[in-house]
Amino acid sequence: MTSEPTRTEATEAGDDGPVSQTLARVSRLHRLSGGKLLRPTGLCSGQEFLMMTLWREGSVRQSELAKTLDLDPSTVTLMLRRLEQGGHVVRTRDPQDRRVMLVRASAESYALRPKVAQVWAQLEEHTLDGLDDEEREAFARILSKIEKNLSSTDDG
Amino acid sequence: MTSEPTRTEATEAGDDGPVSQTLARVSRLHRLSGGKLLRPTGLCSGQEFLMMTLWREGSVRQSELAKTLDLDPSTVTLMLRRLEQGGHVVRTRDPQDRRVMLVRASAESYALRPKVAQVWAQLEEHTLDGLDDEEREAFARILSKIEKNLSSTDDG
DNA sequence: GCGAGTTCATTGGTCGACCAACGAATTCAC
DNA sequence: GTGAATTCGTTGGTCGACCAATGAACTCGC
Repeated sequence: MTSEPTRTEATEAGDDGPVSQTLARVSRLHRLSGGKLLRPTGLCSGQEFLMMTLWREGSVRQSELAKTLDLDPSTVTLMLRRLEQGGHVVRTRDPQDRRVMLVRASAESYALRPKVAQVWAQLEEHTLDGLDDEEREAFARILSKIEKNLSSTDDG
Repeated sequence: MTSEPTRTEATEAGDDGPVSQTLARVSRLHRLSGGKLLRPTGLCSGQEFLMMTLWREGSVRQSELAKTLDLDPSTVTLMLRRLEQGGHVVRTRDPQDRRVMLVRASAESYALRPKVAQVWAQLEEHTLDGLDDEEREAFARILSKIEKNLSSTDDG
């Protein structure tokens, strides 16, 4: 009665259980780790993504931001509200199209940019510590494939 | 030792940017995908982890559950409240130690077990679709290493 | 036996993230 | 130009997840 849950029949490799499970654990740890490193900057986990986009892109529409980050519009709304209150971003209405909110990083926020970059480098190093070049390359490649797989879920 | 954060130039393979970033995206997609598959069962993303633990372990202390799932106690409290309201789990006070809450899967919940298992298999397949055995093995192995890396963050 | 510390769970607060529903602005059709 | 779709952002509701602090129960020391 012990069932046999994942039986893809080819599960011989180090069985930490299904990869999905490990992936979930790893991503949580990764996020947590990133959050801790990020805290000194005053940003929360996830916000750095948004800020990096703004730093790179300049002034962008909110809808564009949501698309770029692949986030729900409502998520972006809320994140931006916090970030605006924190003085990290500036939101203005597009005079051309009054529906649109144009978002850009505040001048002060640019002081965070190198810190965030450093945190990311640190996280990257911590994540990939002990992996040789070959493994890193393989991991990046496979992860990329998986991303494509999951992107094409498109619920329909 | 500063500077030159990610581009160690040895990162020639498909540069989707730092792996951390891809990992974050993938994990989000993965979670989303799992959530969608899970919805018909009435469970939310993350809850299936907990249920599977209960199904496997039987009756466990809440603290034990938190440790097993590597979650914050408060997170578990809230999850269990929802799950209890949904009739998926039963919580009882340990008469031996009245601090302790003993948690077990409800009888009805066992009907979900095979469905959840199926969802997991489905997710697994969708995630790893198009990867050959070697890649799957490599991915599992590397992921495992990364998990160890991130686990040892132990902030102090 | 009584107080100090520890363990356990809960509460309150914050944030990310989703979906569904809505109102406001714009575009498209006629 | 008026009305119907569409786009854009917001709001409300729900859930996962964290931290910090609190209260309840137990354990240990004396």
